[in-house]
Amino acid sequence: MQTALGMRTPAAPEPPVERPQYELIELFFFAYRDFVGDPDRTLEQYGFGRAHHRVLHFVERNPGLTIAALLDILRITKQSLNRVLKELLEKGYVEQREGLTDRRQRLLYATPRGRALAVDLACMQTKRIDRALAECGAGTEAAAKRFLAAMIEPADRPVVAQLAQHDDDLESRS
Amino acid sequence: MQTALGMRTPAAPEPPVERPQYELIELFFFAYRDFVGDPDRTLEQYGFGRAHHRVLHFVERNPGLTIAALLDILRITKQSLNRVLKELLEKGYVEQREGLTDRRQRLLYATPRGRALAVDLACMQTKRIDRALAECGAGTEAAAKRFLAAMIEPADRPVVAQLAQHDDDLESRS
DNA sequence: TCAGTTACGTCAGTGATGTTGACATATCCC
DNA sequence: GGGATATGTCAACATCACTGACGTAACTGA
Repeated sequence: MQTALGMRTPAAPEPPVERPQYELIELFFFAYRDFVGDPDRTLEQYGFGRAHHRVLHFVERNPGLTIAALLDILRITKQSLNRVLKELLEKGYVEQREGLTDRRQRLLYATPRGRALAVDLACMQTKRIDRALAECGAGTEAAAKRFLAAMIEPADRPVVAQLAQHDDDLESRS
Repeated sequence: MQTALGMRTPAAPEPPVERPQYELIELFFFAYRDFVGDPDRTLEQYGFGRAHHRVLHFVERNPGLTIAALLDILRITKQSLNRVLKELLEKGYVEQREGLTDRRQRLLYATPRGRALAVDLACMQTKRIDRALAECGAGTEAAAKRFLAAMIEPADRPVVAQLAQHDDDLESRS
């Protein structure tokens, strides 16, 4: 495939933004780097990478997730997913069960071991978040959630909202 | 360089987090994915990737940046940096000049073409940011900046602050 | 029931980005 | 002049993504 340099729409008007938000751009970069850096060090000890973390996280958060739904969340190809998922299965962090109504589906569940690791990783990230929120004034948490949610592509928000919905389910059960 | 994990005040008994901040963790993931996704599509047309974007961004923002300073910002090896930097040099998006006081140094500058691309990419990200901020209430911008800054590893904040300082220089000159 | 679609697995090859380790070169500083 | 510093480079490798093609089992509807 060739890069179609000459084919970019010349009529791209792109109303050129009042002033680039350099500060937020850079803060976002550094904050995210450190945010994912915490789990990275732990994952290394298990022979896992970030890809494994993402899979484990969403499976643990959404018991019974199908492969198709996971692919939709992660936005990677099934070949990419399969490699890391296979390792999580072999090492006993995730398990598959046959779909209840559709036997073609593989419903994914975190094993106790997988759940423990997922929670551990989530807690390290939570520590950084809580520390950050403690440094900031009250109301920062709500503002941060609003801002991050608004940064998400509108078309994708239903998917994200559905994951959050699932959070509510879990909470109301406890 | 090692992070002095073992040297933190032992009086911190690691209170194991009240409740995992699942919502913020997931929002952060999705928001960042879309935040970097915008430039990705443009970069592809130039045969560049995210690595090129990061280098170009910080060079454009900090004219005269040295290789060592850039390595410190990006936290990658010089071999990794060299590959992408070489491409940016060859394609004429960045240029090198001899250090003024130290002739071993290569001071990096964005060319006009490089500056144009860097600004273009920053503006696409700014559009998403501005749209998000417009959706949120007043005060969200300040809160978001506070939160993201607080998420950064304290030891790294001086570096980030120095970059922001440079922003101020540029502003006061304009 | 049979044909088409769907859900998933897998083989093979490639590319982008990161790593470690070793070594070369030019320059600075004492 | 000798050691440290700033940078460049060669080689090998790991991770995580991609495309394309093909296989299998199970659902679905005419």
